[in-house]
Amino acid sequence: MAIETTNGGDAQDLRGATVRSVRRKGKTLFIELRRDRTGQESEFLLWNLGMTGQLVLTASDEPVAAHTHVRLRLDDGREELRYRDVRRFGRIRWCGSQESKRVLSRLGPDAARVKSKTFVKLLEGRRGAVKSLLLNQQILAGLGNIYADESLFDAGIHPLTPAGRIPPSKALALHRGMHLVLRRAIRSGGTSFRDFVDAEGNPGWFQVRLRVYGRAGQECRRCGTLIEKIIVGGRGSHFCARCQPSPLNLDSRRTVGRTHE
DNA sequence: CACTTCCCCTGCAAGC
DNA sequence: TGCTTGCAGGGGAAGT
Repeated sequence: MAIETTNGGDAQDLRGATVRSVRRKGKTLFIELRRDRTGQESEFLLWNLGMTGQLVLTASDEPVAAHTHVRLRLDDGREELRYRDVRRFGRIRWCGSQESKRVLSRLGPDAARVKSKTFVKLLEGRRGAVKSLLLNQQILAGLGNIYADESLFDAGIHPLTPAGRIPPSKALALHRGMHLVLRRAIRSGGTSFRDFVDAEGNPGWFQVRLRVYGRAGQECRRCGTLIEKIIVGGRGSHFCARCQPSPLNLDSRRTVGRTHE
């Protein structure tokens, strides 16, 4: 995997750099590096793991697993940080603080930290499907497809609902559901994905009990209705038509009601 | 500007 | 059994 650079350097230039901080916003990892030389500005590694990316701290004499694209030797060389990414959707950008700030500023508020008031405002005036909005990292950073579906189920919102049409009470429920889903996932080991491992190489629990994601054709755990799957914004979207009534159904129900009068 | 669609890549599962 | 085909997802570019 090539490291994208905006400072004209090559990988050798990382030698001797010190890691000053490691931060995260949404799905982007910001690793701040500083040279020994005084007066030098910080450089950054902006790291996106994509779907299958794994950053694992490993003893240097461990055999290198297939699909390992980057190895960063640390300190005395007995350990290294290895980046493995089977599907190669991950991206590393090596840049200066200016560029780092630009990338940071283009991300929406972090899904796990955003306050309810801010979140409700994000939805206002948006005409697109709420599912697409939840996945748009420039609006809200950190949610992927699985947790977007799970959050919408928790709040009882259909994925195609225009975001701006969601009443504040429902928006608050979505905010609550999103935090619940994220907390639950993190607590149970990070993910529901099959080959996930954390930085120490421990496998993810895979025990997150998904309510709708990947359960098309199976019974809703809440009401027994069969879970449906549609495509929204190019992403598979799973929902329970009864627990998450479609805005279109609401309209037709109203029409039916009128017809009956 | 807001929003959607396409594409990258590989492993897995379903279908013939 | 073995091959082919389709699908999945994050995010950036390109399109509407």
